[in-house]
Amino acid sequence: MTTQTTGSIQPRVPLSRERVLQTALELADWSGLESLSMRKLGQELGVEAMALYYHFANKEEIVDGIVDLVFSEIDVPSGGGAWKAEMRQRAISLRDALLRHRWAIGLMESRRNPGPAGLRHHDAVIGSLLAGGFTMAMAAHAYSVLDAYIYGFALTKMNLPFETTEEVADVAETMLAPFAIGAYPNLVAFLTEHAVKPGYDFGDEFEYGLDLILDGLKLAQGSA
Amino acid sequence: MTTQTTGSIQPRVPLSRERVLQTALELADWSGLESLSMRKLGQELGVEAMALYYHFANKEEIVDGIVDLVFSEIDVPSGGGAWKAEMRQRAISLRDALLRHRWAIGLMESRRNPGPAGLRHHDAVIGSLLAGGFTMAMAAHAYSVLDAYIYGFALTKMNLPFETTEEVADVAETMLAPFAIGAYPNLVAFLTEHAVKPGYDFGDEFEYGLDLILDGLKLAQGSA
DNA sequence: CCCTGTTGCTATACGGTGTAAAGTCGTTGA
DNA sequence: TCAACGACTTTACACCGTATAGCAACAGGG
Repeated sequence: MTTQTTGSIQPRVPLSRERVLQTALELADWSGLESLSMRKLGQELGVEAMALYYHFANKEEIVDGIVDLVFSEIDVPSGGGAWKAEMRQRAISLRDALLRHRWAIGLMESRRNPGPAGLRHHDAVIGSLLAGGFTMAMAAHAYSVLDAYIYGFALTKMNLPFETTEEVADVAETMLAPFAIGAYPNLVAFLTEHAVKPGYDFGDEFEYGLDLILDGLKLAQGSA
Repeated sequence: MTTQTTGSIQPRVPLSRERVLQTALELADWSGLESLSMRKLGQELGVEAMALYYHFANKEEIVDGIVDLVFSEIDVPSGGGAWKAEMRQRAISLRDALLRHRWAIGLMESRRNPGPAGLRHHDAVIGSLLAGGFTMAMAAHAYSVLDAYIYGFALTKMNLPFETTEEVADVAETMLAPFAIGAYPNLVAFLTEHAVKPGYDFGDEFEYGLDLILDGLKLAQGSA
């Protein structure tokens, strides 16, 4: 039990936004966003749920806070002019952050109340592209396609219900079991001839698509 | 009130999976996924919530059902060999379906129990790429990057809290208001010099990135 | 015709959620 | 010493998904 008895020796340090957010982040990492409830979070802090409302207006504000904590973990480009390398590093750093905090996928992109780390991130990305010689219009294109790809990859690949190739085979079988044999020949061929082969890793797809997009952007920039 | 009195003239037609799913889809379209509750859905059908459990094991099964309804609205490639045009049309059709059913973003990609329409969709996409001359490995790359981009675009752009350029200006101002002037110069420049200009439409970004990716895939296929 | 299942739905209940409103301490300043 | 304030607790409400049990209508067979 994390709850402390009343007669504890500890002089009972009061809550703070930082301590609440840190604990909320750990709770979400550990057991998912759906079990980040005000009551559980309070319990983890040795406090009743309603105590949190003294420090935060509502749960949304807590979620805003931990999303900004995730943003603060992402490498921010320096704006030195080497836009392609900087964008590549940012993409991988963002992907890794989303891997560490899977609950954040779907929460980071379109928040109404971005925190300082999120704003700094956006600012640095635009700065890197402009320093790399992009026009404002091209920078908008580039940022749009890159973010769509990175978050989309996280959305479509990192939540898949399997990690190993054996699990792929398992899931594929139970998914297709209710249907007639031969109903989906291409899908079956893809799964049996490719996805279940040892050495195949969905994660590897990320850098392929990333480089395809970065090369395309370089081409477009040169011809502008 | 949608509830009908006991003495109604109607002979009271029993529920069916189809009728429930159709109503659930309309309810989600109309007022969002968060207000698609068993009780509200039952009320809409003139029935108590628990009646739904006679036809569906749980809510998850209903969500699976309406997701497959959305898949059934998407144009499926014919596999005639013109992969680039077919992939372009599918992408736009998928984007449009996600626009009609915004609640579906985040639900369609990694479901454990895909329905027949979803499976048929995946099958046809792989078939189109193979018919277009892609190797299985290249088809996997292509499908991965395309889906990541399409769903990611939907995720990052279609949930933004504004539609018109005036709303952009409004939201940008309230977002940046709590912070020091000059803290985010590039972001401010982007917003004031580009995003709020009349004629700028986030929606237009979609086809730019889509064609960039399709061109990149064509290049990669040729050199394979 | 009655009786017996079965089908389709209702009633009630339980444990969970976010949060509004009011109450209760301990510390602090005058 | 007393009042005020800060930090937290208590209680309550409306909502959620769903387990369990009961009830009404209809079906088929004797």
